[in-house]
Amino acid sequence: MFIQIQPHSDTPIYIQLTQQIIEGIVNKDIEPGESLPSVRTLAADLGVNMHTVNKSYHELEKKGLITIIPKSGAIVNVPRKMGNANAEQLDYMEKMLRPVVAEGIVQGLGMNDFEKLIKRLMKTLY
Amino acid sequence: MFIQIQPHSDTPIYIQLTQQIIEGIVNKDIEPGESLPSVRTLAADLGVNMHTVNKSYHELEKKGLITIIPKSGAIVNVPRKMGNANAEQLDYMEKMLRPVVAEGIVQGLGMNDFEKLIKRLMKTLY
DNA sequence: CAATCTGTTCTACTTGAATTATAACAAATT
DNA sequence: AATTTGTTATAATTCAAGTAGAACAGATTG
Repeated sequence: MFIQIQPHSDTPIYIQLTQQIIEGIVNKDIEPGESLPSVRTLAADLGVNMHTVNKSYHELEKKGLITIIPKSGAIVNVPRKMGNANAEQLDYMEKMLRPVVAEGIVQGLGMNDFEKLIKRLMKTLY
Repeated sequence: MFIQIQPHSDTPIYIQLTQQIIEGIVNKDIEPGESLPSVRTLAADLGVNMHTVNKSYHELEKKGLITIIPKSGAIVNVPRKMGNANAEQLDYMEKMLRPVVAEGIVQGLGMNDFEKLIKRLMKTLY
């Protein structure tokens, strides 16, 4: 797989995993309808515990990105079309962005800088 | 002061503090040259430990936002002019933004959505 | 100058999250 | 029938976060 874990990072392993799987979905390394590896398999591949992977999968399910079928496996959901996020999702993203934007401003970034960064990231990720 | 701590949040107290002080600086509740309250005073006000506030202040110093004068106090630095962030700062912000943007994309946000959110946040914060 | 306030440093303790480690179970798959 | 699946439960370890108290030395203040 495309995932690399830094065991001694200050961001928890299950969050690193969640973020990288999200990038994998965005980047279409994993296509909608595909199954994720079983928690045991992925755990063995990454050298981490089964429960850590399980926790990550449930995070992804909370975010609506995968569906966990009990006793069977985890399947990547069909992604939303671009630009049709609902109000709830926009609120959620605003809360995520707020401290990042505040820090950006205080670091001297202007609207242009934010636009460039996001455009670049969208190209890189998408 | 303008700070409100949620003791049982999943984001650590010292990070809540750091973020809110950053917003205070951006929002000019605290002007450049002003002193922050002493670690003991602020800790007493917020009902948290001295060392927690101290940790937050040192985070702010790492970010270049305040200057801690040993045995004296902490002073808010003159902020950078808008739109003249250097390459290092842009790299740093790109790393901060990356997981947020990835999650935004997967939640259905398009470039327009990001622009609107950031414009709104900049108005709110600045 | 004396008293107070400052950040600093140190030790110690508690709490809880994160992670690992097994084990067992029942449903699904092969 | 055997294996694989996610689920659940228990237990242990590790470490960050937070609290607590004390002592120190420089800075500030009256």
